Amino acid sequence: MSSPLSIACFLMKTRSLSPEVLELVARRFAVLAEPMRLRLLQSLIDGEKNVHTLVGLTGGTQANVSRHLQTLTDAHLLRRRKEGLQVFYAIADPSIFKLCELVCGSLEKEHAARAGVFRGE
Amino acid sequence: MSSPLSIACFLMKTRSLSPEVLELVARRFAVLAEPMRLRLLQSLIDGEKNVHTLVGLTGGTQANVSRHLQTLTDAHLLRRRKEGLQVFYAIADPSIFKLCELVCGSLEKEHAARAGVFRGE
DNA sequence: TCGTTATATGAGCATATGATCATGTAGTTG
DNA sequence: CAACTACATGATCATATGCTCATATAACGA
Repeated sequence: MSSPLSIACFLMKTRSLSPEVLELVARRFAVLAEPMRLRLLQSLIDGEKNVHTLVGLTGGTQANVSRHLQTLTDAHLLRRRKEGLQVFYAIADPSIFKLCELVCGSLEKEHAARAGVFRGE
Repeated sequence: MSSPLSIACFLMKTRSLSPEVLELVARRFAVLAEPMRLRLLQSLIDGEKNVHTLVGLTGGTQANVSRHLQTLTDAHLLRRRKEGLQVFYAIADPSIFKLCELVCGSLEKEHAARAGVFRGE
């Protein structure tokens, strides 16, 4: 309750966050609220990749993948590196994986009594 | 890397999550991607409240607040308790605050060099 | 039963966002 | 310069979602 998170968290837990901050937080969640973008983030876990590779890994069209990469980059979740003809994208904010872990854990608990969708059953 | 989170996280970090799970995760993020819903969650940090109170705290209309409460309840983030004429809502999944903290921390870092929006400056 | 209060919901409108197609742009090679 | 490759983007359509108004439902009291 002291380091980088402190101030915003303190506000979150005690007084009201300003509408502006709520907008920012909501926007961050919205960026993560698309399966294709999650898939792209997941594809980048083991290092930067160019667009062509990501198109192959995700099975999306080039245009669509490119748009989602832009959305993620605009949100500062990815960084872009141009090298000749190719553009390489990489995770810029690893904290997103903690987010996904939390969500997965929560969902897992939630669905624990039901079908084992998380185990591919 | 062993407890409730383990399986989904392992999948998240190593092999591909199934499209179904990606949908679920995306949906969870989508639920959190609305300022009004964040505001409602924030209003419920200090305990359950009825709809009327939440309408007052958030400044929304009764119809709109009711709809968002339903969305949050459907997502299992809130629980509903009816008592006479009133309905009380409460946080059902405290992990959402960890999510918000992570996002706030990330945004704070991101905006550190810019205006101090997090400090209300 | 009738009226009142608290909450939920159907219908409609406005806007936002994702997917696709076609084309544009930048860099490379001949 | 021309052709090619890798990526980005304008235009369009379809869908999803939020907001509002009006009304429905449910529980309570007179």
